[in-house]
Amino acid sequence: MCLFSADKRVSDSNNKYLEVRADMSIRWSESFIPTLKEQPKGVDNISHSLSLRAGLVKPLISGVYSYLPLGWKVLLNIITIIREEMNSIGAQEVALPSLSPRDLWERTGRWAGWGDEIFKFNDRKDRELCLAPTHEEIITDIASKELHSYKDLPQIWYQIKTKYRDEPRPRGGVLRVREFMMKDSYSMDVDEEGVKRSYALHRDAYIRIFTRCGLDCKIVEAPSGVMGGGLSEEFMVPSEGGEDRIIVCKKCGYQSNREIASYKRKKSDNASNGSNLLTKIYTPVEGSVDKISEFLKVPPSKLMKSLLFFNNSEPIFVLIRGDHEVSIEKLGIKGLRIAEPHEIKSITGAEAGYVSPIGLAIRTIADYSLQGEKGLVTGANENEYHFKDVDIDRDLKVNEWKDIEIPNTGDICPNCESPLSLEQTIEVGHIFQLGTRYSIPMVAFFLDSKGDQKPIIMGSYGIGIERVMATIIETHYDSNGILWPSEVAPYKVVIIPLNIGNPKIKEAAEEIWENLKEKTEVILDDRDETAGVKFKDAQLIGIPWQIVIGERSISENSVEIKSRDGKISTSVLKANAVSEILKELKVQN
RNA sequence: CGGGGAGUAGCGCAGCUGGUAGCGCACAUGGUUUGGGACCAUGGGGUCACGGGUUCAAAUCCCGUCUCCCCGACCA
Repeated sequence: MCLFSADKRVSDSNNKYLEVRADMSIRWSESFIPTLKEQPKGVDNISHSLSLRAGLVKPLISGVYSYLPLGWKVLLNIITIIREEMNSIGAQEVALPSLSPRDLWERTGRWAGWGDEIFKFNDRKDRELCLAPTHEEIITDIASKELHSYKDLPQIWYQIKTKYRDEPRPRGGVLRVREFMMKDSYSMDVDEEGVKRSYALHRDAYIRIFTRCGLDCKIVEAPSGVMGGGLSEEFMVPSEGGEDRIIVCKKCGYQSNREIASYKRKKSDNASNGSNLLTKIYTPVEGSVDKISEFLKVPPSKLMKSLLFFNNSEPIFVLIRGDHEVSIEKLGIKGLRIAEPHEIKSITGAEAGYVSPIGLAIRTIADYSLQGEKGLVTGANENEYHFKDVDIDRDLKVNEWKDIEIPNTGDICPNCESPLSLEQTIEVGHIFQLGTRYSIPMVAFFLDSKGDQKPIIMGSYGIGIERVMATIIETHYDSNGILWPSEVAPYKVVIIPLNIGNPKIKEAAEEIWENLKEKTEVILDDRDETAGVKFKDAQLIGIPWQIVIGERSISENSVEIKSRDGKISTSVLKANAVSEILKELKVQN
């Protein structure tokens, strides 16, 4: 038969396996789009629910999904956008392996740094391997072996590759998973100025990528965490399905990752705190801020939270106001860890909740919010006892004052002094200036024009592909289903003959289909289903445009053109349907 | 890792005071329908998560294990 012939197709649809398809259009009756009428159980997240109901994905195990035809088409559309924009800044696509040896990760200290989040196993020769959670080490290894001269730089390499991370808790469907695709790119420059240029190129490309995907991003300064290095920004999309929170000032536009956001401290309003002496009081309740505050009728802001940390073997007390949380990022001490319960007990004599540096000679770091405070309550280093009327200048020695608190809603903007608010967001992209974080330990050096040996200055830049898809759903849906932005939609148009049993309707649908399928991606709903089923499915899978052919309209030789968002619904002559829909598609792009 | 919930047909669920495994949707066949998840008839489909125990008898009671979902996780 013509299985390998260049003929485009055999038109008899009974021979569908013999057709050689040159376009991406399809008949619904031949497609695999397993839609779900009912809400899947145990799913409360919008994008999770809709990606299952629209037949985009299928779960295999916790945090691992198969992508079905429709979902894969969307992901490919997102990938195409990313490729175009990455190529446009001169980035070159590569494909790096997922398998990598332990020693590569040991050189940068990230074998331990990633901890249990890295999938590790041994090969048949008992060599220790892992599935790469990211690719800085592998890229830097190549750079160290191949880039020797300033003439070889700069370079930008990128790939779209599956990453493996054994997340402690996968959640939200495809929002946080253990196996996922990432567009990751890496820049290699000769100096700071170079990395800034590469970073700016990426920043602009990311703005274009997310705009084309229909996402409205906020770019916030971010902590660099396990990646290490210097300046870094996150691309955050406001959404209730998100698990990250950012601080924003609605007045002046200040915005930041919550962990490193700053805010203006104000004195606590406590007029009556005089010069009362430090007093020990009996507090027979659980030592949490809420419980102590309730028991003593003291607002949480007058409680001094004392947290014991260890920097290697040195204990450090960290003091913050009771109504705030400490930011490990802001503390900025490498290798800092919270003390174990037995360490707290042996150093202070009491359990967590009843401790403080008062009377102990331990290095103490306090947040600016506590400066000059009197009348505070804190632990007395004895179980079920607290001190009240603590005067921080009188009763203890603070070695260092620092900005170490995480702001809350209502705290004051550091720029314009308006109230700040928290916004729930999804992180879809993250860009880093890495500096020499990887090039020095991995000996990626080059010779500059004077013959001096210098480390390559690097940057790395990521986008979560599936997360972009899920975020688009989170921000583009209604009660009937998904509303895909045109460029990522799996099909641009769905043709809906309402009654396939009516020959006139069927013929009209086939005619439009034949004329349209070479020009855009279109799906013909030729199933023998009732109108309700077809409308519901078309809306659920979110195709931006519908051409509806029913008895009413066909008797007047016309068809309806409807947009998924309900904004456009017009009747056009059947003969003009193709040109009209193409006109609408062009307007939208 | 801590807390909560759940595993019975492809999906959603009932059955749980022990006594032959059920409903709706989906699926197959025939017929009637056809502008918003149709109707009638007939039919196929199960290791009741897994392992042990109690019992004449276990989806059901007891013990253990696994898996999935949700919330929380250096915040004292």
